[in-house]
Amino acid sequence: MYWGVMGGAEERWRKGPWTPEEDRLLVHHVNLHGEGRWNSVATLSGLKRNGKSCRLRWVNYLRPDLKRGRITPHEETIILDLHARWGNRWSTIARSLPGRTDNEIKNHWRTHFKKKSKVSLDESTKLKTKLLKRQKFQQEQRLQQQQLLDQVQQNEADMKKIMSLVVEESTESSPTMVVREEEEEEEESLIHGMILLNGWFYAPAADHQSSMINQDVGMWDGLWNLDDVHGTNFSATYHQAPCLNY
DNA sequence: AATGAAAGCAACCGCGAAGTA
DNA sequence: ATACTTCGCGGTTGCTTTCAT
Repeated sequence: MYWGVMGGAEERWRKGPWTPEEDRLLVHHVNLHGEGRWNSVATLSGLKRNGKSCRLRWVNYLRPDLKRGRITPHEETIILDLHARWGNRWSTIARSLPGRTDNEIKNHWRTHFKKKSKVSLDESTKLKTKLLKRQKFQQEQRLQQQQLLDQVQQNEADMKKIMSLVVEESTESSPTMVVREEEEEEEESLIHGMILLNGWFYAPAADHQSSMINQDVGMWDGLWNLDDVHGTNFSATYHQAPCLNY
């Protein structure tokens, strides 16, 4: 056991391993006042520990909901899976493992998987390349779709313009209301037809794109499945590549 | 049995985000 | 708007235990 000096003041804090008596004091304090306000723990409980140390001891060791014992194979699978998705975001990973702390998971990862991950570095590099490729492709897709949309809107506007001219001319030659109504209906359907025609016109290209997209999605299927193994809603960030941090 | 290396784990440190006066 | 405090996170350290020779 040793003593630390905090903030240059005369106030001294105990450091190093916690004694059973300190644990008892801390548990008693939390039972009485609840979690939080860790910096006031020292004054209120008589512990000679700083707030940070108290919080850490409580969160990582004394909390009653902590699960003791070794990490199970099932938990390992989850850790591996979530680490592939979020990288070293231990607290995020820990939220998916009730009773396990970020520190515990971090330690477990470092001792059990760090070496293994080095071995599979090539695999992760390949994955990264794939992700970049896909991001680029999706960006191009969005750009093309926007251009297409602009073109359709432009065509629609042009057609309306043309049709209004046609209608004006025909009105001058045969100005009966019945005929005009029929013509208006025709005009509408013609415009829609043209739009549909327009749609059909570029449909093969769009089809080609969608088939490419499908192909692409298929290509990434494994990855998305991996991302969604535990039902976490990841679809909202569909266009984002999962965080990789190797 | 002795000893050095590796693994496991608790705890500390620095930093940034969030909250508060 | 700003300065200060508190909290939480990730990285790192160092002590203890286990394993191999």
